[in-house]
Amino acid sequence: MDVKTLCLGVLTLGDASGYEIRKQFEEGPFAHFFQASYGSIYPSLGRLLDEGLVSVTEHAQDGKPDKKVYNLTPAGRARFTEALGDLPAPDSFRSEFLVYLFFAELMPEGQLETVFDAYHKHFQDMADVIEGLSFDRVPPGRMFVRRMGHTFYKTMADYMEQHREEFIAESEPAKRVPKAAE
Amino acid sequence: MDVKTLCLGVLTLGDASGYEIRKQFEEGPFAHFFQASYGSIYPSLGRLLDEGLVSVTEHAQDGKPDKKVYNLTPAGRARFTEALGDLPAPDSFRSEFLVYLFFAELMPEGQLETVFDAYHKHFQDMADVIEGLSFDRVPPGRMFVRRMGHTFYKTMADYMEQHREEFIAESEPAKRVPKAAE
DNA sequence: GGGGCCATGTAACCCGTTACATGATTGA
DNA sequence: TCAATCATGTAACGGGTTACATGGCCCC
Repeated sequence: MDVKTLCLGVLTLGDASGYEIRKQFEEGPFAHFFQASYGSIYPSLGRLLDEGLVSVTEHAQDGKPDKKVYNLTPAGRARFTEALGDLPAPDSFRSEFLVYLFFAELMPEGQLETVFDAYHKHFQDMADVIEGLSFDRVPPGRMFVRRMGHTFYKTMADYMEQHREEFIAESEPAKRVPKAAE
Repeated sequence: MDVKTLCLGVLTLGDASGYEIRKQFEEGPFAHFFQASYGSIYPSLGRLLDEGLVSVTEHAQDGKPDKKVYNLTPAGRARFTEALGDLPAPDSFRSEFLVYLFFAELMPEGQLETVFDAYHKHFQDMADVIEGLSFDRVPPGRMFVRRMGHTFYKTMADYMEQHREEFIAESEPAKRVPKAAE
């Protein structure tokens, strides 16, 4: 599933401009599990228009460029549900934070605490963001994913909190297994 | 942190060939939070060699190409610990599975169950894999990350199990909010 | 006989990000 | 006055994956 197809999905939630779609990927629900920037969204919308999967209405504005609001055509909606018939690709996850924590014993003085606390704060912040969302008329799919996300963030934050002191104590350079003949 | 730097990290765990490093990324502990394939590992090792950050010993083998075992030089080790002094980049996570579940109500008949169960199985399998690992002489960093990973997989699997029936029932096409004038 | 593992390496490709280009409005 | 927000779009770049190239051994 590429950005082009996902744009169709975002448009099933309502008409939107390229700018607004990007916001969905940056601040909206998708931000947590899919990212896309201008450089991929605008060209995608152009191609979707060529293929007749979306239509566009230009709203003149003063000062700003015309706002181009995209709307899903029936063909576009069909294309998206078709895409949902394929099997999803495996998740991809890359975490430099976990790489750092993995190598805790090799980190310079004080860096473990810094990295650890930043990572913990990230999870806690994300959990808080989700707790602040409204429960108003949220369809089941969105709700399920939201709750699952909240469970994830909260569990990770709690896990880190519970193991912080022990982990940091164990990782002290002084406790490292000395090299042979040293 | 690019693949080149990570290769240095892998080599802090012991000498290895390009082939063996790739296995670390595919089956070893890194598989869960960092991926790299031949096309990035071999060129990385070449450049590390040019920069004097690793040395290499060729072991002749019959039938197979010579096995080139790479070894971290003191400069290489220093470079890696230096790299750990920078701040890690934010995690990147992309999940088509969550996109699909988000749009549960739009999925074709039966697809929700298929996708849901595949995702659940993935989490359960990963949790089982980690449970099967040995506890023998695992340094604190590795252990912390491993336990955190297990907590993650197990929590996600449990969450999905507990909400499966309710979620699938709610997402039935029959329960969708009808469009205006239908 | 065939598939999978060992083992190295290259080249083409792809998808996406980053930075650039442009510029008015609004609020601190 | 400076930063942020609105708003669209392009071009260069980049880091990685995929597929290709090569080939013997071992087990079923």
